Amino acid sequence: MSNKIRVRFAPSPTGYLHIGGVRTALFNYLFARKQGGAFVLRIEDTDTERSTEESIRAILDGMEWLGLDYDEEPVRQSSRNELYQEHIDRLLAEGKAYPCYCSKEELEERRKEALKEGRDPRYDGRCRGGVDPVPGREPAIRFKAPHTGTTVVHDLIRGPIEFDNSQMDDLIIRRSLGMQTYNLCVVVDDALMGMTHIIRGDDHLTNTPKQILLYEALGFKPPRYAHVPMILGSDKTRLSKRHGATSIMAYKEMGYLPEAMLNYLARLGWGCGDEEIFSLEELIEKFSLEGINKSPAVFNPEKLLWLNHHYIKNGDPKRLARLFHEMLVEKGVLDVPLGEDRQGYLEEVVKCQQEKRKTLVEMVEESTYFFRDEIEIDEKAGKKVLKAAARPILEKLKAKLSAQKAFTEEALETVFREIMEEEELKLGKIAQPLRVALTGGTVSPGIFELVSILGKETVLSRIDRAIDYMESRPDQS
RNA sequence: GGUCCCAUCGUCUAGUGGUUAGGACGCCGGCCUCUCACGCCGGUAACGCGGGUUCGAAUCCCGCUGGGAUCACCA
Repeated sequence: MSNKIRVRFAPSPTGYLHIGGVRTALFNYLFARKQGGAFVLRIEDTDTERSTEESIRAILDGMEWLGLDYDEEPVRQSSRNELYQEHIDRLLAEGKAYPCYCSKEELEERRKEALKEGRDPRYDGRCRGGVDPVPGREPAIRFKAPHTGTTVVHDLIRGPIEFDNSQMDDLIIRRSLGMQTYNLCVVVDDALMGMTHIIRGDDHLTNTPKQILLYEALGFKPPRYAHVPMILGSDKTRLSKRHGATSIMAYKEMGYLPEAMLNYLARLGWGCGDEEIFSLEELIEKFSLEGINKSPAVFNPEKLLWLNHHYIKNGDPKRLARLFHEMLVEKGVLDVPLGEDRQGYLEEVVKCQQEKRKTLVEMVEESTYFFRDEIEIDEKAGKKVLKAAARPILEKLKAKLSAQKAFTEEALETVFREIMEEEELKLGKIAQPLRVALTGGTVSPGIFELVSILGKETVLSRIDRAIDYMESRPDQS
């Protein structure tokens, strides 16, 4: 086998793809790409009760959305039964594993009792020395773990960590129902798939010595380990739904860009001097396991939002227009997708919004007036801005703009300057009423951009409607 | 409870014996301005505690405290 680096991301398909999982996937990916090694995906679905096809789909979708491409076909543990069994048979034959006839219920009972009496809730080893088969009962298979000596995990992030083997439990490697368990499968797979480095969450740290022991019993050389610290919520407990969205796809739905997600997650627990902004390419170039921090990191939605804004602000309008379009349909602002001929329009809207909107969803919500025939004038905005004094301004605007052929920003600016001079008004006095007439609210892109993008026909008809609105609703002041 | 891990601004971090402890997010002020933003300028704020080691500790050692993880026929 070659000595090339090989790493894997090994999620269990028992729910959506969690952002913590995404970060460990990212670290594995970056490490592999940086080292010119392979990054593979392995679905750990040995728990048939909890694994679902839907969850597998979610994992694949998430990886695709983020652009974390893996090498080779994903491996599914559920299809590698015989392989695991062979190794269990070998352990059995060599006396390194043994059948255990204790039932699940009995074990549970003993655990509770031990806990109650303040003893360690570990397996008492009653079948370890060999027992007669219990008729009508399928045994589970346990690993006969050594109980003396120590096992050292040489962690690439934390250094050597020593575990006393007397703490080691005889873990079950095959269920009585037949399916093998996690610790056995991970070891067999990682060994046979030639994994050189295991980069995973530090919630796995304490079962690493068990796995090393299993490697040794099986005659395999253990890989190198790097346990990355967990992501915590604002209250410093493990990040969960209580802290807000934790599904990666929920962020897609909220209008986040994959590059913002990747950048944020990479910086969470990893740093490179004073830099904050990293493209995927830069991350690959600069990533190192040594740069990963030892302490857990609190997930900070504000900073993620800032990064997302950064990427929207600086993103390619063409690409953004495509994502924006999808979101417009998603959010029901558009009943049917716009045709090819409207791509330019979409892009114009994106260009005038990208600097001020932090998510695609926000961009959609603040751009509805670009896509509706009828706009509704906001109560407060109308009352505040469309007062009697605004009437002549709108009339004047209507007259001037009707006569105006070119609706370029430059030409419009000239028209507005003229009005300003003739009426002796500051731009704000003209722009605000028009803004409300055109958008229904007091907030929008710059007035010249807005008028230019909306176009003559729409602008004139909205001015008319605003005038009607003022007539039907004479103000008191 | 046993075992293991961790500890710099509110948060993410830089810092590896000698720094006015740096940057970023957030927050607060100002400037810019047709609204909202962007941008720019400035400000706020940290080495958990106690012992050592050393001429000198955020940095090294020990203890404490605090937080986290894990102890399944889950992964």
